[in-house]
Amino acid sequence: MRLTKETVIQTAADIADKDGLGGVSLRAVAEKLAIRTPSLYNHIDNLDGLLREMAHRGMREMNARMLQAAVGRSGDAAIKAVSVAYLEYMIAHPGVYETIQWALWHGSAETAEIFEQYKSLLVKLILSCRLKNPDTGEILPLLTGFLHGYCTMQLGKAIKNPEGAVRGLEMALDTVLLGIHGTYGQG
Amino acid sequence: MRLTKETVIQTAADIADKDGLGGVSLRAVAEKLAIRTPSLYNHIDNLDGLLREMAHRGMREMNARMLQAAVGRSGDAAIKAVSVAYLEYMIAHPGVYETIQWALWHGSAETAEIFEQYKSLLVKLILSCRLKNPDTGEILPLLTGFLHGYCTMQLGKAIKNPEGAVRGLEMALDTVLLGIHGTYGQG
DNA sequence: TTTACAATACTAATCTTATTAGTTATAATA
DNA sequence: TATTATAACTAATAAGATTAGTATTGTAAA
Repeated sequence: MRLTKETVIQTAADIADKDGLGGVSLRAVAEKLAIRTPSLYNHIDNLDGLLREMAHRGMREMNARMLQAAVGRSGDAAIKAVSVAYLEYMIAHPGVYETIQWALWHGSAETAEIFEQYKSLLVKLILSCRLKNPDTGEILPLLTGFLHGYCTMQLGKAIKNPEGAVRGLEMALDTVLLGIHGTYGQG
Repeated sequence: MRLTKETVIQTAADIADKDGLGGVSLRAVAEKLAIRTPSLYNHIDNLDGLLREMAHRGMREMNARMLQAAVGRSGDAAIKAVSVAYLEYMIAHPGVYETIQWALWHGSAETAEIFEQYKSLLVKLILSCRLKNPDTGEILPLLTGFLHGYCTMQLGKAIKNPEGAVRGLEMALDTVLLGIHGTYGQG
């Protein structure tokens, strides 16, 4: 009688990072916790609920790390530091990240709220670039899209060579930011 | 005794586009075809195999449409036209696109091969930009990443407002291409 | 300290799917 | 027409999620 919801979520996250989102089943979680599958229902609503909570936990952790990375920085440097934190989280927790993407489609109002916090951080950093025409309605989707897509497509290589992947991300980001400064004006 | 593998795949694709990848089950496919579930095994290996074939079919279709969009164009204009074709396929077939992403992780050698064809097209278009330093090893991941990420994150809105989404993609792409020209040299 | 309650684990049972084995009907072909 | 391969079917098994109902135990009030 010691098991907590947090432990259940952590166990599911471990399985996801090891075997992918598809490897997460109540059966597998219960087995790892050495309890019977139905006992999990004392802690969670159902499988989808567990996955959602795992995603939320991961999103909050990502947001926290990105916030830390942004401290003391502004403009391009801040965006790059935050992006590196984003990629490093993905490398460390690919299964949780996969679950986060799943939750962006199968999520709740809470999912949307945490995602808003992420976008809100990026908006502040975009504004800190002091662009002539800081159209965050255009720049934000560009950045979030690039970040998700670039990191996702590079994840396989990134896990094998994290430093190289971080370098690659920073260079690609330099190019993207160069374009943003060109389009939206030097500050 | 008329059912063909092509019909099975098409049926699965229809379900995916309507209910998402998660909605595709042998049960659902069989029901739509008015046959019993085990009968599907006369046409496919198993569920994963069906999903993979659906993905391959979709990837080939995307490649074909992108190739058509590139005909008669070069440089930035070609990249933009191909990107629009990419987004338009996603809007028309979100479930198949979701399955394609699944297949990039759970795929076979054939999956990798079709994906190579896609990248090969983009490489040719990048080279057609006549950059001073056409480092496709850097530019290709930047472009594929941006394209996947931007379109994925905008898909919800894009389905509601396709024209607006296409415009948004083209503008974002202008910015990215501006950065690419800045970093890798005007031709 | 003892009792009552709430939390949590368990077993048993049901439902949905995927998958395999074995059988039967049929369309094409020799 | 007889043969054969194809593709449908039924029956059966296994994995998983979920629900219902029962038992146990830690906590906290009496």
